Amino acid sequence: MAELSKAYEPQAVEAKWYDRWLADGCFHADPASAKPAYSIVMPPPNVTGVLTLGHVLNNTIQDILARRARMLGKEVLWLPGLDHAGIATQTVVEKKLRKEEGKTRHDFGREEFVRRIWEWKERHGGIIIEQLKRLGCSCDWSRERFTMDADYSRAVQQVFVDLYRKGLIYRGRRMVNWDPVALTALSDEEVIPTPQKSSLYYVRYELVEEPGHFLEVATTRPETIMADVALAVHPNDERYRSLLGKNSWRPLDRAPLPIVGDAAIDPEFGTGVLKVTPAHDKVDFEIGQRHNLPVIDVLHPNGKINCPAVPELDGLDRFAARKKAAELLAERGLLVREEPHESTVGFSERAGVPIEPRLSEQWFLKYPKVPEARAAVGEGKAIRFRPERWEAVYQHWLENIQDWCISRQLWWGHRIPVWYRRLEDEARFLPEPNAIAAFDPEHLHVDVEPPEDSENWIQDADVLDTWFSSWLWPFGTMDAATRAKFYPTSDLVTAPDIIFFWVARMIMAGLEYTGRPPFHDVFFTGLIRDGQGRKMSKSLGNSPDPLDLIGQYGADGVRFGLMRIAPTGQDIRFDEKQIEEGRNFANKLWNATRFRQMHGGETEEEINPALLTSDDKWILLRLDVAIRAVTQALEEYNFSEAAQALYRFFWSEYCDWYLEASKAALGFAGGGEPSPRKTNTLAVIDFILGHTLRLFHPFMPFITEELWHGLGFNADLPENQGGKTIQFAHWPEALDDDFKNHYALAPNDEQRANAKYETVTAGRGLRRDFNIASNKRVAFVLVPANPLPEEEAAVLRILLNAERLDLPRNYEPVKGTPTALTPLGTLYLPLEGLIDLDAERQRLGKEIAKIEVELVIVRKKLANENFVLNAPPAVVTEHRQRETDFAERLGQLQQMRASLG
RNA sequence: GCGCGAUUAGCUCAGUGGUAGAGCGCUUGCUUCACACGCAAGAAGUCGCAGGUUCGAACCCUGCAUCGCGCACCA
Repeated sequence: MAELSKAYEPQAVEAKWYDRWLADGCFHADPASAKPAYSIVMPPPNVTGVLTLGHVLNNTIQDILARRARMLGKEVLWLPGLDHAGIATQTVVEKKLRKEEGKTRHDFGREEFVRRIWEWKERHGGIIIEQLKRLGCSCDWSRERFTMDADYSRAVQQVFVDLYRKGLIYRGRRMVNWDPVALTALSDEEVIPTPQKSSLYYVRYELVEEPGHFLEVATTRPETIMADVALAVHPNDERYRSLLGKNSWRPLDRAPLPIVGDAAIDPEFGTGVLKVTPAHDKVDFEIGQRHNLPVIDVLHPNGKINCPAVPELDGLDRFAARKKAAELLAERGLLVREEPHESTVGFSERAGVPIEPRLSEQWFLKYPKVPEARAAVGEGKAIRFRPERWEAVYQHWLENIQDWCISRQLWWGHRIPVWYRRLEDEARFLPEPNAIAAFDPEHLHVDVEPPEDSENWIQDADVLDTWFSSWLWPFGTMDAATRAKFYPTSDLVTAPDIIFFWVARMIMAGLEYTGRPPFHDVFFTGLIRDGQGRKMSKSLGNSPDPLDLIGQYGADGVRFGLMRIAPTGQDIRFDEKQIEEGRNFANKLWNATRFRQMHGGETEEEINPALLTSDDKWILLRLDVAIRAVTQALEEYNFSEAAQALYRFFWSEYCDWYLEASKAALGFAGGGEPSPRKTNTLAVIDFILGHTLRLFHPFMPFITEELWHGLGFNADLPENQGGKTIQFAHWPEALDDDFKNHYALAPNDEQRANAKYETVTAGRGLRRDFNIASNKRVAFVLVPANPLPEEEAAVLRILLNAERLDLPRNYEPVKGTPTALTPLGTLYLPLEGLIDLDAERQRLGKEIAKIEVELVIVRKKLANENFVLNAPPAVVTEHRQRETDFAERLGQLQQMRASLG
């Protein structure tokens, strides 16, 4: 056994073992294995990403599941990978190139720019993979996949082609969410509604038929007035009914606008008159369709005004133009007033700017297998969500599902596998949005393979939404053999904010392309927030760098600290203190093991039932409870509960009581020669440590591996069952009846030990009340209620730090000697020459008062007839017992006080 | 507007009908031969508010308040 240092030093240990695990291929998943399969695919982090606390939480949970499955004898596949993250990556590289070379992507051209991104990816991408290794993740790295891998890309395009042929993908000119910074369309899910303070402008529109008379219109967007094509009122609005069919003059660039009636208008809002701007608002577009109105687009794709007819506004940014337009209206006396207004504006998730509703030609998907996807999730169904409440969120989204805009005007991503035939009119086939006015199948080639006479065709310029590739992840990443063994996957661990983006879509894709749901259980983690409850974010700078934390506290400390506070499905307030506690716990584990090591010699000995003390039996029974609690908690995905149960068992029960008590048997009280009892105690310690290290392994893989070997637990085990690594040691089973019978473990042993520990606590209380330092060895006297075996007395001496413990049958204490009633008898702390009558009187008084209160409560309850008649008999009996105990105790205490005079 | 979640000790949170819990922090004492990243003993809560059900409510029901998150609407 190697010497262990006084404090646990994670750095060297972690690197050493991780390299060893990799070298030994411990994480490798074998599709040919006969073992039952357990599989999990990692939600692929962005290739540009760095490790955040969210990743730490998420991947620690996955690692716990994977490691426990290995210990349960399963063949485990944890499949890792990276997401190409279209917009995010393109933006990062574009920024870098602008900064370093002063060039835009257009300066490079498409092909060269994409080559540059690949170059960047090879050099800087996937840092997060190395960071996940620091965390201890037991992924099969040989299977690491990237959503832009050649075969994965092919699968993505194949799916596009297939869905097109099934008529589920179509191209259409529709209102989409346009990101004026990234210059691309977005899906509805990528738009974040955000409350904004703005102004409501009341503008006068002169009536054509009644010069000098005006209609007032309230609008938040005066800069789009030039795109107005009508005014609309509610058809039943008495105020305006007479105006229907008439016209008004558009301010700024003057033109007549029809006044139409449409039920979409809310008469309560503003003046009840809406300016209809079909090019720049979804509702307006629909109104325009209903009334056959033209569409006038006055915005460039980048959000600048495109309206040469009003030179004051032309070329201005949309927000600058808004102010300017209001000024122009005011100058012309057309602005009645401007009032503050709050409304919700959709922001681009990526660029963080308001999106622009924009009419454009895009590819859309009608989701496949929607009813089947709804039916697959729920109680008794193929897929369960945990916590269950997310099932309702999922169902609600699917119920109201809208077609998915899947084309993106980016260069980085999966190119849409569609080609347009070149015709005489080249302009019609420029792939820019809006350019393709019409196409027919004759002139369209939709296939993964380009057309043979490719010089006569032009490929669609756009790429697919990143999520259109991620939704294939659970099976797209697997070859046929792997799929046969490991698909559908067992668990999915992810955050609830991508339930629509990813989880729901994976279920639909899985059903469509494999005929099966892609996973069984979905565990949604909480979101990690800072101490003030805010989301962790780069811009707030409130997100600690997990790598710093790992460096400071060790990966095991970070993992365990986080797991202890990660409640199921609640958001988590992060506090570094919690990580510190994790580190402290690792240190405790280390030192408790060091204690064992200092008593030398591997015990080959089996535990001898005849030599077991009540303490031994107590800790074995506590271990049994801990194994059951941890196992059950993990089966219910209750990671914090499992961590808490382990923490409590190891620290509060094993270290605080058992190890201290074992010092009696180990010879601390005197002597120290080898003895059968000492050997047997070491055997119990080994049994406990052998079990706890395994229980802790999924949470704290590094330190448990180090200690497993340090204590030589690997020595007698077959290579594939813990001989080489603790990873494959069997998950501990609860102690069964045979075991309990063989070692004669009975509840009554637990009571004996507990009585002892209560007595110790009482004795320590006496010390405290009379200001006797805990390191001062003093003499106690215990008048035992029942004969007390010497070995029990020895334990009491050690735990009380007693110089002596006398056990007379009768004892006449000096008046005022501190006395405590304990389950083992009456305990005295004789203080020669230091007796303080008042102090003892006061102490007894406090104790009496406490018991009196409890007695009153119990008696009140028992006096209630309804309680006695209706409560379960066990509860009533318990109360009766309590009453008897309290009364007896009270009598004794009162007698003691009386004897003080 | 609709829905979901939260509200328990100074802090972070457990606690699904029967004597209010943990860790941190705090107080006091301890360099007791595994650990000061530690040991021991303590103090500390009318369980958000108001009703109801029940012999009994932190827990079940109703309403309200506050905070957070979705969804819808928003000229």
